[in-house]
Amino acid sequence: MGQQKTAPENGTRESERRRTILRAAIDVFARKGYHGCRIADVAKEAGVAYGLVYHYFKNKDELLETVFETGWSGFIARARAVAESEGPLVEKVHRIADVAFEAYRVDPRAVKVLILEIARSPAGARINRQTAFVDVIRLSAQMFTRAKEAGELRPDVDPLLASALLFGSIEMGLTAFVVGLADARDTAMLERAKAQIADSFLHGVLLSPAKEEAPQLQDEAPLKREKAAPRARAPKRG
Amino acid sequence: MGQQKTAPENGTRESERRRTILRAAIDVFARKGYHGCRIADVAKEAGVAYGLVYHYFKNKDELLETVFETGWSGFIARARAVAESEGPLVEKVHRIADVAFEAYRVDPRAVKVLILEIARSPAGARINRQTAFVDVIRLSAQMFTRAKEAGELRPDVDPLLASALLFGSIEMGLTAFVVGLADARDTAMLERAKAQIADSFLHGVLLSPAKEEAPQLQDEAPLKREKAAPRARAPKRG
DNA sequence: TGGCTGGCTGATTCTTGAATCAACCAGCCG
DNA sequence: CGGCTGGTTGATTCAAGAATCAGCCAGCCA
Repeated sequence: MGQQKTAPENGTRESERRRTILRAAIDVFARKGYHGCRIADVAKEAGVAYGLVYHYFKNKDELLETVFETGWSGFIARARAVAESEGPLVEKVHRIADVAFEAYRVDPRAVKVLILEIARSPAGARINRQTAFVDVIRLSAQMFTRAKEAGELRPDVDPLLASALLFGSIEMGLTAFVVGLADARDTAMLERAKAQIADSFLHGVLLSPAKEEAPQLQDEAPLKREKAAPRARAPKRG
Repeated sequence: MGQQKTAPENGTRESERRRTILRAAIDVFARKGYHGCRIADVAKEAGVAYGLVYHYFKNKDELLETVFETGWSGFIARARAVAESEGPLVEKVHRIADVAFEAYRVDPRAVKVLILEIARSPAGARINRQTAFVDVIRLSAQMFTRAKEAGELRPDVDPLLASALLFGSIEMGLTAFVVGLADARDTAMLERAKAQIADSFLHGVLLSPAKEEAPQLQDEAPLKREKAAPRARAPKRG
């Protein structure tokens, strides 16, 4: 975007302050929502003077926009890498789910903001939001198109829609955690959810008669359990 | 004065004004978003004086809340009816998709507001939003639990998550239209999308070797076509 | 030491838009 | 007819909070 702007990110010291503020913004946005918070809140959270926020960011919008770009660009880059890589579709789908859930594991707040404040919302800002959003869908739609040509997909499946469904599943799966429907504490659960999303998407949820190829069919352990006996440690994606 | 209520909906004449305003609110919200519009916009859209909005609604929040309740209660009632009915899971899933897409067909704007402004957004109001949202998930989770007991579900599928995925798919499918990724004009497309969502959810997207039971496997016609040569009229699922 | 620079401060100003309210205008009843 | 009622009007009031700006202070160079 336009340089000559607000943020001199050349050095490293200055950036530190800037990052502090950005971090605070993410946390506050996650807690109270973009519209529900004041710049003052962000400043306070960052332990910084009100005015300084405006020293580093042109305005409130730019703040959100930056949060968006920071978080989203990382995600989309990884997603693109997967989508454009070689290999069987099954694997790619799993890896995309990996990317999303890993992002959540690393920084749930940021993901929350991305999901709750940015992904939707027709509103205001010039932000690409929708554009960006649409981009991923298109991106993975291409992946599905190629997979279809390779005969990996059922012939009656539309790539674009399949793409929407995959991300819809992932997003809603994450939302379940974000919203507290499922307990986000337990890493094992996240791991299970991730696997299940990919599997369900690929194989469906039905108990179909023939299922020789379905991968991990360990019997279910409930998604939301009491206090989680200290058992399964997540495989840590290795 | 002091009729401690805002809306006297006993008669029918008064209600008409009220409904005009509500309608306008939906349209404006859909166009500019809740936060992006002023009460003045709603009033203008309704062709009504600014103050009148406050005669029928306590405040802006109540306006949104009403939009929400109006739209959502209808949807959830139908969804519940389906979820609690008797019959095979396959059919129920299809019918739930029906309900959602029918709602969209009847009033896309309202659905847009529901999806974009209400389902997410931690924001302000006391509205149940999340609660309500969570309710549907729980509701259908029960449906899946029962289906699982009846042996209709793969044993490794978590009902709660399955529920989230179903609605995630539906929502994202609709979002594709809302956002303009897919062309919402063509009824046939909506019909196809609807069927595909349910099918993908149930059977997965993979071209699995054994597929004797998969229902409608007509080969795909693209979701987004040019001007739609006047050919395939949707089978209307009968 | 003294003056200069630039990150930093936070009270002050300015804007926006929600909410109020006094007056208006039918129709209606006595 | 004249006064009452209740829907309707829109200018006015008011609060919230975004954005500004006049300076402060720490470090640095002369």
